[in-house]
Amino acid sequence: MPANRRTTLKDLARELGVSTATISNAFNRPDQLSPALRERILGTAKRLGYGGPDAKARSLRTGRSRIIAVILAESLTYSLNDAVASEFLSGVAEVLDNRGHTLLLLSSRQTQAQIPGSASMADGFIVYGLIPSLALLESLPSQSPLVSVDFDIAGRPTVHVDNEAACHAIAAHALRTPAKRPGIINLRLTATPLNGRISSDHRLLPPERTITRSRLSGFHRALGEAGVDTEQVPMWNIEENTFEVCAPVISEILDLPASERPDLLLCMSDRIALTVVTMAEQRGLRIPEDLRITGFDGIAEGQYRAPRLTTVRQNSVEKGRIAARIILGLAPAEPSLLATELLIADSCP
Amino acid sequence: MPANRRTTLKDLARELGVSTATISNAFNRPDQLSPALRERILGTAKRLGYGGPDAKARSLRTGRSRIIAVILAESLTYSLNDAVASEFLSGVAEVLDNRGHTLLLLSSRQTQAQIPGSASMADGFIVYGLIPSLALLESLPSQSPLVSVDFDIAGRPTVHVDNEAACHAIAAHALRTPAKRPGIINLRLTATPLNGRISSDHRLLPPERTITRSRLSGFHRALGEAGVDTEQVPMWNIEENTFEVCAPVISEILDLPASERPDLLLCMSDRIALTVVTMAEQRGLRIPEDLRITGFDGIAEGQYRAPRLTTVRQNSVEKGRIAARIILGLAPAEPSLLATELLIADSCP
DNA sequence: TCTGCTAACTTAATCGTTCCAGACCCCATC
DNA sequence: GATGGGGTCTGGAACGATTAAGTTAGCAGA
Repeated sequence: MPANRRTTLKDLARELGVSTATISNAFNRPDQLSPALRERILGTAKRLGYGGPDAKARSLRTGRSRIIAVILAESLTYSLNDAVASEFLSGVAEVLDNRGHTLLLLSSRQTQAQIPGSASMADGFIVYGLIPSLALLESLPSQSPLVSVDFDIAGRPTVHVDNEAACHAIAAHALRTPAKRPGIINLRLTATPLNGRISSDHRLLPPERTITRSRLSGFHRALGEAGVDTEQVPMWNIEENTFEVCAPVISEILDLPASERPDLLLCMSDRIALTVVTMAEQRGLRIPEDLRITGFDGIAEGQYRAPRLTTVRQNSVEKGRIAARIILGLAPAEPSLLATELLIADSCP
Repeated sequence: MPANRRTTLKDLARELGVSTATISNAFNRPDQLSPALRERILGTAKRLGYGGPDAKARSLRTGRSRIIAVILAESLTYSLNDAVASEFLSGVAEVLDNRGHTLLLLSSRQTQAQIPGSASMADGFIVYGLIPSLALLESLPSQSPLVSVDFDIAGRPTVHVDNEAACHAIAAHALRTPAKRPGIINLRLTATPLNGRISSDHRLLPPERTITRSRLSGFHRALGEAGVDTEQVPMWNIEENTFEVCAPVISEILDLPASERPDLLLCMSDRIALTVVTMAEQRGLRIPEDLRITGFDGIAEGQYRAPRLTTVRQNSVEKGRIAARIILGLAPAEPSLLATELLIADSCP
């Protein structure tokens, strides 16, 4: 026996003169053996440097790995820096942690149509956000539990919020004070990537390909009800919810001649809205007098400093918790619709 | 054979009348069999819904799981929302991704002295930040590769920056303009948790228990060189690098009578420094005229809006990349010291 | 004394691969 | 025609556990 081989359950059994089954029971089912023997086993285990049953072997034998994979639509770099995704993940992690499971993080990179082999040992998959490639979904073990978040996969449970209703609500609130020139800043709405003004030439992604399409519907419905011709409402598109990508588009908007510059901007994320706030202040615009701004998500950062953001709060942490509970079988595997909350603050009172 | 059992390599072999070894080779070593047979195997595999060798079985047989675990000192909730930790993770993820490995996320919860069993199947461990419990480190498989980040574990490779030198540099820069009342806002420096002013009664954590101790040394050395009596420099402590925890302490500082209020604040993180900026502005203080502020980390958010932060930039993404490379054996398992860069901007020109 | 039951262990099959050590065949070379 | 060497493919022993089913001993109850 090679000296550097790690100690196994079998070594322990030989050393103690008991069967491997008993050792296994000592670690997994204390009621199956006498306390005295169990003590002896645990003691010898420590002495021999045996750290408990090998996780790889156990997972093969039992068929379960106690690992749950979260597949993020965006790159890890982006997702980890996005407040909403981070909150979601921490909700997932909280539940998993409490049940002795661990979190495997994957991002769906456009370039690859398969998850890495190692990920397929996960006991379940949480797919967060719309995955670029359907092939990737098909590469997942077909009988593993799977829950989608913020989009639908036929026949699978999903966790989401009513984006249309929430956006209708916030826009309706905003429009109680009439706006001369309302505008909308969208997130990933056009069929081809675009950062800037959306003209009538641009095709939009179909509703099943982007969550923001239903946000737009909500905005439009409220605008229509307020007697605004939605065709006349200017729209801009932003591809990635980061400061760097938002900033140039927002410059373009705020640097319009005053007669064309919107006095109300409905934004599809708090990140966008906050960037608008910052850049508007730099230009000496008064909020909300010169420009009213609404966001979406309800991230903490939006409430730190004045003007606090008027926005729709969605509970991303809870979303994560629910997704995790469904995957672990602690909650029924059925669609779950979370409530949203209108948060009315300084940026659009 | 039960109908719902998942297809295995053996089933495929039987179906095709070849040995399991050949099937295995078809998936793992294409050069070991004729292209024609390989095609036939892959075709039948698809037809039978066989998605390739089972990851659990493979990991048992080969002894490697292609999973790397990252153990975070703080809770996942905190870490995922902290820009520095997020950047670090994205660096790790980038390298792992490219080499077909996946990322298992763990946080060292104070309450538990063991990692969850499932995590022990990881091929290597990256320990980020000072772990509260040593027992946890001991529970890791002793022969697995391990690299520590931002702190030392005897006999293990580590990735870090020279905190003392970096803090000396930024403080020395700041003090080229004399400060009447310099102050220091520390991060997790006291032996017992404290949010507020540090008095001479408080014991500090020993240097081996906190990275910020060496940051403080750097500050003190520069202050000494500038002829300041470091004993007289007021210090505050903050336990967690979040807005919520920082804010009350910073209020306390900024609301001091003008004659006692610092005119230079050396902060141990950008998060702290940015909160100071925000709260100082709210109080009508001019930056840098009334108050100069330095940070540490160089997070992107610090450069978004005026006044941009004077800080030490450390490349957290690169830290992650290097840690990952060491763990994967792509870089030698030796301590790695990353350079930092002084970023001089508006908050302390 | 016999029966039956329980507590405490053991036996041995099994999980799905990987990979070493051959075996076989075909073809080129001497 | 014998020899040797690739190129292909096979057999079967691990890998390190879990667990259903079986064994034994001890003891209570009739």
